[in-house]
Order: sequence, then C-alpha cells, then structure tokens
Amino acid sequence: MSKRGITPKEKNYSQWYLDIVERAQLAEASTVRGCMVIKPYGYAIWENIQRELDKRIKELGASNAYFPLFIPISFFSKEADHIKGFAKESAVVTHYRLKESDDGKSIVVDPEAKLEEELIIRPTSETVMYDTFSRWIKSWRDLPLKINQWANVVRWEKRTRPFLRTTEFLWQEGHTVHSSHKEAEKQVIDALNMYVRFAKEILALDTYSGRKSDSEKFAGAVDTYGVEALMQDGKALQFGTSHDLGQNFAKVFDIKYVNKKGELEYPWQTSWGVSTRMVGAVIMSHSDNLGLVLPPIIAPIKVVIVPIYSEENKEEVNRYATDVLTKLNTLIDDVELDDRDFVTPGYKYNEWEKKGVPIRIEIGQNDIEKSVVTVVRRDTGEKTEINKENLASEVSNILLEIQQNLLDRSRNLIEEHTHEVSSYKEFKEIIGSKKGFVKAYWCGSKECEDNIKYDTKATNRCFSKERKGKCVYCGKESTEEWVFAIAY
RNA sequence: CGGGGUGUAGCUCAGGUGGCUAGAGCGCUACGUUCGGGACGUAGAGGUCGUCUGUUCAAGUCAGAUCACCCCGACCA
Repeated sequence: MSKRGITPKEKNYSQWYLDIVERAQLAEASTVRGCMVIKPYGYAIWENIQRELDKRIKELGASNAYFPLFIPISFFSKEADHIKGFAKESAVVTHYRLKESDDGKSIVVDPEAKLEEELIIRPTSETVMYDTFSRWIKSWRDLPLKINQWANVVRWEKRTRPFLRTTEFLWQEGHTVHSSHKEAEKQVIDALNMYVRFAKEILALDTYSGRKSDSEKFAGAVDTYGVEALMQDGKALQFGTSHDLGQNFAKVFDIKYVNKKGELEYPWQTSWGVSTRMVGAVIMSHSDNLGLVLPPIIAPIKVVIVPIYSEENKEEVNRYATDVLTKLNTLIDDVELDDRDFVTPGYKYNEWEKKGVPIRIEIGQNDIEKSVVTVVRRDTGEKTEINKENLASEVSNILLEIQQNLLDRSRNLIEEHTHEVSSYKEFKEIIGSKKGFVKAYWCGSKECEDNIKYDTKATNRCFSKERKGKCVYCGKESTEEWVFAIAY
C-alpha cells in the first residue's frame, strides 16, 4: 500500500519534477536565495557526468586549468555586447571587510573598506581568462590554445529551479584560441558534436542541435550553436552551447600573435560549456511517476540487492546475497547490498525506485531453493528470474539494454513531438496543443521571430537545414528551415 | 521589477468573533510483534507561533511596520 505518492507528471509536471528531486535525495533549497544544496546522491550523479565529459573534453585537446572567481569590473565591461548581456544578473563585490555595528549587536559592512574597483563574481569566464591569454599568446607556435575549466558561476536569475536554473551553478567551460577563423569554426562544431554524442551515449538523450538565431546568441559571440533536448511535457531544454567568438574578445583584450609571415594578427576564439542543468535534463527526460530513472552509465548505484528474510532464514539469505554481490562485483562496480534489517523489503523497493537505481535484485527463500535471483528493471518494471551462475554477464547485458531503451524512448519522444508545418495557423495549433518541436521556414527577420514569440511563447531553438520555402509568419521567400519550441 | 499568496514542531498543515497548560498527521526515539510492494501496537521527545512596535487585564488570534519565502509574468545555461 503506497502511503504518499509523488505528484503524477500528468497532473503537474513542474511539481512532479520537484518531488523527484526531493524524494530521490538529489538536492534541496538553500537558505541562500536561488541556490541549492546538492546532496551526496545528486552530487554522485554529477561526478559521473563530469568524469565521462572530462575524458571527451581532453579528446578535443583541451587541458584543465583554473581561473579566479572575481572579475574586475573593468575587464568585464570591455566587450560591449558581453556586458549588456550579463549586466542585469551580476553579483558584485564592493567591500572587503566587516565590523561590529555601533550597538555591538550585529556585524555590518565596514564603509571604510570600500574596494577601489568593484569585482564581479564570474557569470562566465571569458574576460578573466582572455586577459591572461593576452600574456600567454605571442607567436603562431602558441596556437591553438585549448583550456577547459570546471568551476562554479553566478547569475542572479529572477526565477530559479533546482538544477534547471540556480543562482550559482557548476559547469565546464572550454575556451580555445586559433590562428584562423576556419579552424575556430571547426572547433565550435567539434565541441557541439561532442555534446550531442555525449547526450546520446551517456545521458541517453536524443537532441536537436545547430546554429542559434541572432536574438538567442551568446553576449559577445559572432555565432552561437546550441543543443536542445525535449522534456516529457513537450518543452525544450537547452543544455549546451558552443560559441564562435570571432575576434571580438581578442580585439578588446589585446590578444595578438605574430603569424608565420611575421605579421601581428588577432586570433579567433571559441567557448563552449555545459552545466549542472544536464542533471535536470536527465531527471525530467527519463523519470516516471514512481520517481527518478537513471541511465546506468551515470547511476551512482547500478544494482541494488534486497534480501528478504524472516528470523529463521536470515543468515541463509544473507549468505546467499553476499555471494550474489561477490559474483556481480566481478563485472559491475557500484552494486549495493541493502542489508538494513530495520526496514521492510517493500520500503526498500520504494526507496530505490525513487532513487532511480536501474536494476533491483530480490533474494528470498523461493530464489534460494531454485538457485536463482529475481531481477527487476527500473525502466520497464519487468521481473525475471535469472540463474545465479551466469548472473554477472546477464545483469551487465540488462544494464546495456536499459541504457539503449532510454535512448530509444528519448528518440521516439522527439520524433513524435516534431512537426513540420506550412502555415502559421498550423504552427499555432501544434504549439498550443501538443507543444514539442516545430520545423518551419523563417525569413530571418527579428520582427517575425518576436511576433511568433509574442503569439505562441515559442522561440527559435536552432537552425535545421537549407531548404526553399516561405516564412511561416510573413510569407516571404526563405531558404532556411528552423526548429521552434517553447523552452525552459 | 510588476501581480498574487504564505510565515505555528524536522515536514504538511489546523487553530470562528482575543481567554487559562499550543493541536493533528507524517517523520524522529525506545521496546515488542513483523518482514515476497511504503508494517503494526504501546510509550515518549520535540514550539521563545518569522521579527519589531502598538492596542488590551489578557495577543498565535487585532493594527502598523519590517523581513523572509513561494507561485504567475518579463530575463536566462
């Protein structure tokens, strides 16, 4: 008998998401505005994502480094578009000391200790890094330079939600410097494709990806490319971006190098990043009304063993369970034997389901007599008996199947929720009823884009392909098809 | 920053027209019985009622101020 279920996603998707985050012990709201405390279990998922991603970042040739949290306001304001984009959400440090208040009852900011120059807490690190890069880069021999940073950043967003949008978040930002625009453009696409493959292979998420429209561009970039995943409620979630910065930052940070011909030149730069928002994307995409569902590759616990016993056979069951654990450990890390004897098996089933553990193994008297174990899949709920002898390899295979099944589901969801439309009437109907992605021609004018957004809340997510047609809003000739959706 | 709402136990909340020792469910602790889908019984612990000021013999309850948080918009990874 279930006592308290989570809010079903059909009823209130947003509440369903928050319930999962809370009941899977992933994170909780912090006392600091808009921030969250990532709990050990949630952080373990992040660490798995980090580990897999870090490998791929290094395959792109980038090295990890670390730059300061504080950015002098003068650095920050050098690139005009950049400051415009982030000015409205910047946390600013103005003082460096506190003192006792006059009545001695509290601690206040010491007005004497005002900083000569204010410091911005980084919302992104282009500016601090590029100031440094200007001293690192002198010759064509220093290029390409590829630096990655794992860090926290702060953006004072109006409205926050755990993992999806928090005031402070963790991320990875890659920054590269190249001697030609062509090479930089290739880097932008390589990084984008790396994210697309990562989503598919590790997070089991199918995506759309491509160039962004001018209005969705990163502040200070020449071009921005994004990766868009689809959530189960039909809304899009951007979880990664890759920017072609052109020479915009090089010019204002005075990054110059001498090329092979002996001429002084500005190099071409890129930056790309993904954040803890990915954890939110995974939660929203795969989970169901029982709780979290995790792709096995990033699951902190891949298999949980639940022994079922009474006082009489406790020892026998535990011995059998320990044996099963040893067998599984030959092929699978992260197996947990839940031998707590102060909660009932039903309680444990529920708890591990909420936490999204891909496979549960039940062991009781029945299994021991038949020399089997009962294996239950989190993604399908399917129960099978598997012989104890070839257990490890069979369970490994099921883990692979679950990973694949989640990706298949994600692909199906995106296919079912993608519609090509030819008229604006159709566009509005689909966005209004089914949501999802809508492919439509767009003439490229900001006016049409804004009007569509005003009418439907749908925004231009990314470029789809070259194709001749008529702009879905104004009817002018267009050569470009774009992907639209209502986004998080 | 606009519009709405809420602050009482760890959590979710109840406490008409002011009145005596502050209420429930869940959770927590102890003991016992249980254990193949969130077990049950008994006994307990837990609160300066967001903060300040006022009205009153008397304030969780009324008034004013203040702070905090939540929801809906505009902005964003």
